Amino acid sequence: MSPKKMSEQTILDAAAEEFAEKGYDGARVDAIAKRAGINKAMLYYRVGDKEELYRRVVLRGQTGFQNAILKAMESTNTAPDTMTSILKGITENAAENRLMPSIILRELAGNAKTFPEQGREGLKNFLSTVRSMVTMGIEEGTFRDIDPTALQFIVTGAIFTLSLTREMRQELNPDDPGPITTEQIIESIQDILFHGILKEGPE
Amino acid sequence: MSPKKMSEQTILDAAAEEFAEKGYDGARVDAIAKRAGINKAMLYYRVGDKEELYRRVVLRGQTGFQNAILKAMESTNTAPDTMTSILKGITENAAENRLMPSIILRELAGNAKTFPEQGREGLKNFLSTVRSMVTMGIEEGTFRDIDPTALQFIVTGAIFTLSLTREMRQELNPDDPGPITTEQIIESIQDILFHGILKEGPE
DNA sequence: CTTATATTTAACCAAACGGTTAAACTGAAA
DNA sequence: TTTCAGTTTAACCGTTTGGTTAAATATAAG
Repeated sequence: MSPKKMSEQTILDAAAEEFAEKGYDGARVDAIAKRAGINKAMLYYRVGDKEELYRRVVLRGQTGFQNAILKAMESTNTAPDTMTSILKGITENAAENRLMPSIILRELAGNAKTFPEQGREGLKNFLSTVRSMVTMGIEEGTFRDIDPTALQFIVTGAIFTLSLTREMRQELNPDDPGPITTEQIIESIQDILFHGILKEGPE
Repeated sequence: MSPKKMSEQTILDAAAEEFAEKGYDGARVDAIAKRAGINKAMLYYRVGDKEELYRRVVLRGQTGFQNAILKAMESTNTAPDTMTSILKGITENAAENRLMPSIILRELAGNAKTFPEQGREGLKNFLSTVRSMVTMGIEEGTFRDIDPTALQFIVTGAIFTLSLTREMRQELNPDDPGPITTEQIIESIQDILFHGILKEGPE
């Protein structure tokens, strides 16, 4: 070994920020280098070209989600419990790896044209997990006869959108009573999903 | 007047597609021109530079949403009815102007750094509308004591994410029973929001 | 036809882009 | 000290970028 040793994590962190803020096409390799405090050529020496840089960022983020979901599913609980731990899992992961929701939603906005195979696979996996949890809940009688696809989009849409507005929430919400943590909002989302918003129960 | 007359709508349509698919930074002015079937210089003659092009696209899309929401709010109904027509309104508008959700979510992903003032204002307005509908519902006793912020993100997140996956939904959902229309999914989302997902009613 | 005006384009420019290279630097082992 | 692999950089290259311009073309009026 030799000089200072520029950690690869630092590079991927910088790349993730740039990709999340600008998208794949909008991201500038020089900007990633600057964020990481190094020269552009270092990126190619350490990781590879722009495409490889992106692939690695997506891969790193995806495995985090993957693990969170697997952990949520491994305990053979009832569907509501699974639902709770899925929400908790992806929320915690989105907090640690807060840039993935931006990257994933950007991919969806562009019809996933620049999405690496790993990312596409991971997303399918996640959606499929939610779906099977729903059918399980319906079969075991703990869930009403709800549409799995609808719940897929409520869960992913709400959590992801919530995550990528973390820094803007107050500016966007002038009527907001004040600072509320992401965790509190997630809890409220879960409350709405479990009980609905109407005062009278299901007919 | 003179030659063929290239309609400005065609230009804005092309621009909207490019901005939705690549984001502001990723969008290429030449690509917009190509999509519109004209020369790049025409864009500058007709509309203006990249920034102005974007501003116009956002403005056009925003007024559509604005009108949809205003129409939903003007009838002095109960909160659940308002909620229904808000959902219907933005769904219909997202169908007509199907690229705005992509543009808006891309802006949120990039902390709205390239978002024109008009867009920022429109988004605030929409969130504020949802919020006041919730507080109204709680006051009139038709809603449970739910968190307005949570519902904001469920509604925007779910509808927008649903909209921008329109063309990928089948590919992302290999377990999916088959083609389901966006309208059907929206109906299911509304069902979940109104009644929750649990079989037993609210405790 | 001539004129005047509106529309469209080819060609161009400086700057920024992704990517590469040869050389310089670093630190530990021989 | 010499060696040598690992690390870092300045400088460069061809291409693409957003933006401009002068000229060409089309149309209607006089």
